[in-house]
Amino acid sequence: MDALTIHQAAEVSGWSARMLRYIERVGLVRPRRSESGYRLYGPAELQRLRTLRELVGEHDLGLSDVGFALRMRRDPDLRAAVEAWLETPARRPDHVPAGEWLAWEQNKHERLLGLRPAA
Amino acid sequence: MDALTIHQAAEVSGWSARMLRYIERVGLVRPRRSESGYRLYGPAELQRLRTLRELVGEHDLGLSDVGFALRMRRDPDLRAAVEAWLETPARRPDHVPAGEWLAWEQNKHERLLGLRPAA
DNA sequence: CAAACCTTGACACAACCTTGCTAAGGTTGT
DNA sequence: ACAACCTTAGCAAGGTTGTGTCAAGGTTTG
Repeated sequence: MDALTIHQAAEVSGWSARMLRYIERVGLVRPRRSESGYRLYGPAELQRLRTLRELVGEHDLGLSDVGFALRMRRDPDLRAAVEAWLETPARRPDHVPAGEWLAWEQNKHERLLGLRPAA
Repeated sequence: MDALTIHQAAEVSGWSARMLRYIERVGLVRPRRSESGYRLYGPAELQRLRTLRELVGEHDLGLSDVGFALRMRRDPDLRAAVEAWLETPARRPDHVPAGEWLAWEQNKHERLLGLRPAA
């Protein structure tokens, strides 16, 4: 039996057994299971649990933060969208002349409200 | 006055005025201020507000998720730590022989509990 | 100056996150 | 077989997020 049970892993890793189950549900550390369904924590999982503890402790993160980072890692579409938003220099649409953007905005707004015909 | 007030920006962007203040507090979109402290939303801010709306809408994100991504962007130390954790292949420390890691773990645990001398 | 804005601060509340604990039931080792 | 584990499911409770609304007070404009 080359693995620790959940309570042993808890003592060794510094998380509570409850949290180990929670961490698994969030998808951050998923131990393999025995035939009968017991969680089995190997050295790989224990290492990840310890470093996870350091990570969230030292940077004051929530598990949901790490979970979100993981989600971005798995979903490149999402990652690209977030990165795109973050590094947008945020400039006005270049087909609208500099002095007219406000009128353009308001016009668009009134169109949306149905106050002004689209043509 | 080449900018919109908060309620105008709200109507145009699709967020409520309340949320625009919240979004500012979270650090995602910070409009400049007039002499007397009024928020002034220019085209850049409006663009970011609209794309932010699309981003969270289409990918089912929370503002706190985007806030966390922003935090990672600003703090490369944090970013490196998270990335490191995410892509760790999670293997045992290589100075411990393959068959002994369990004993090594348990021994370490007992040392931590003071049940066994460090030497 | 009065109406119609804006500001910050606060109370409220639903939904979720993080944790612990308990209960009912299966597994394992002596 | 019996104690000591494990499993899932659930309640509970304090913290955070997201959102509205309302109050007290400054600003802008007809």
